[in-house]
Amino acid sequence: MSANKTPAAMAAEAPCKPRVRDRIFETACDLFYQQGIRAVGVDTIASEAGTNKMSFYRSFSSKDDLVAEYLRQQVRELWEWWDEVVAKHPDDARTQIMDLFGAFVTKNCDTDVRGCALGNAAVEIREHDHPAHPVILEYKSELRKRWHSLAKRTGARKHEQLGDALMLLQEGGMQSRLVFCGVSGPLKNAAHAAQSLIKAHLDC
Amino acid sequence: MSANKTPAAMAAEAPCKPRVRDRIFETACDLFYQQGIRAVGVDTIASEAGTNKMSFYRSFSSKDDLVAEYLRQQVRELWEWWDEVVAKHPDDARTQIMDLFGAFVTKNCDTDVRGCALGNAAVEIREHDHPAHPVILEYKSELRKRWHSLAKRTGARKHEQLGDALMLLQEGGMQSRLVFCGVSGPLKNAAHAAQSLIKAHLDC
DNA sequence: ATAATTAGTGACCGGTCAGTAACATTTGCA
DNA sequence: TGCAAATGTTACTGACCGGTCACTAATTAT
Repeated sequence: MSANKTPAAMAAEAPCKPRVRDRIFETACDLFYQQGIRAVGVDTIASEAGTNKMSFYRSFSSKDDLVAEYLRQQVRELWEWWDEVVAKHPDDARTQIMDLFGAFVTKNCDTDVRGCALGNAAVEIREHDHPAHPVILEYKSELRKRWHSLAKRTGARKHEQLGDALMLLQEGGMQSRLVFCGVSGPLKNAAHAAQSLIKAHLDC
Repeated sequence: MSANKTPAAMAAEAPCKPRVRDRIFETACDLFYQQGIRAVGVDTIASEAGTNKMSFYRSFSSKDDLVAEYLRQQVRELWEWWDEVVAKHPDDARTQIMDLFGAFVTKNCDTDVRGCALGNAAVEIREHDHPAHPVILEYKSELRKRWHSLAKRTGARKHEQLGDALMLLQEGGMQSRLVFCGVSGPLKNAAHAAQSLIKAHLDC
């Protein structure tokens, strides 16, 4: 291995990814989310992506690292979704919250939704030295911060209470999706609950 | 195998359990809850219980069956706890709810709490033919029924909305315990949130 | 004391896990 | 065309998985 890499080698590992890596990654994300992290082996991922284990290890240093990257991707998509919803009414925190819950319930109607990828990972991965651990922790902390900030901007006096309550509703809604199909579960009343909570914190 | 069992054989498999089985079961419950179901093998369970795999399989037909039994035990303990809390004010649904949330938050202060055993199992076990699957489903359904019933007895008009909202708070609180330590997470405001929701559904 | 039950031991089965080595093939580019 | 990088193939390691075997030692009841 020379210190100065050839142009081709640089192109290969830099932004321009081949396509095998992408296929593997996409497949892995699907399988991890649908069947769980521990339930899916690298052999399964590779063959499901139309390749083999060797190509897998040419793109990823280990399964644990892939898991961490899977979760980072989920985080990216989640914030992207959040920012999109919130951007519609930049100056109206109350509407932003209700829009979030509306979009949240809608999104979770799909039958192939299996709760929160990060929350599920927290259940499956208990080892503190796992590369995915900080990703999960950082996500949930940021999520809480956002709920707090949103609650504060509604003008609620006890905004921390309100923020936590809203977060609990969301987390509970995701969790319930693993046993109740579609919107048949308590999730369907999440928006109403959020509405009630906001009202309760703004009146009186 | 004769149809008429000897007295000793009957005593062995009937209520009077030896003690190895109990040790194994107790150990398994602890390990499953603390480290996760898929993360714990039968070898680990057996040796941690001070015995070996063969003794394990003399008491349990398979790991999956043990898992189902573990969850059934959790369900028993959970309802026992619930009934105990609720029994204090049999005719005051509103107080019952607040007592449930109070006890719920208190119980989840312990550092070794790892969320809801049933909820966690739902994340780890996605196979519909797993013996634990019906246990999880039945528990969550019964839980929702109880919240609905409790909400109805408060006199709330939209009692189904209220019941679902309370359930979401509880589920969210459990889920959050896997990433936030002690009561540092949003769980600590679960009781306040429940209070606000009840008020909102009873006033106006 | 003796016979039946219960518990412990260690080896083993087939299968799967994550991860690697060596080599063959295809592809893209100049 | 020719070279190099990207990908495919096969076989392998060592550890662990759930589960079973044959056999021995300790209990226990009669």
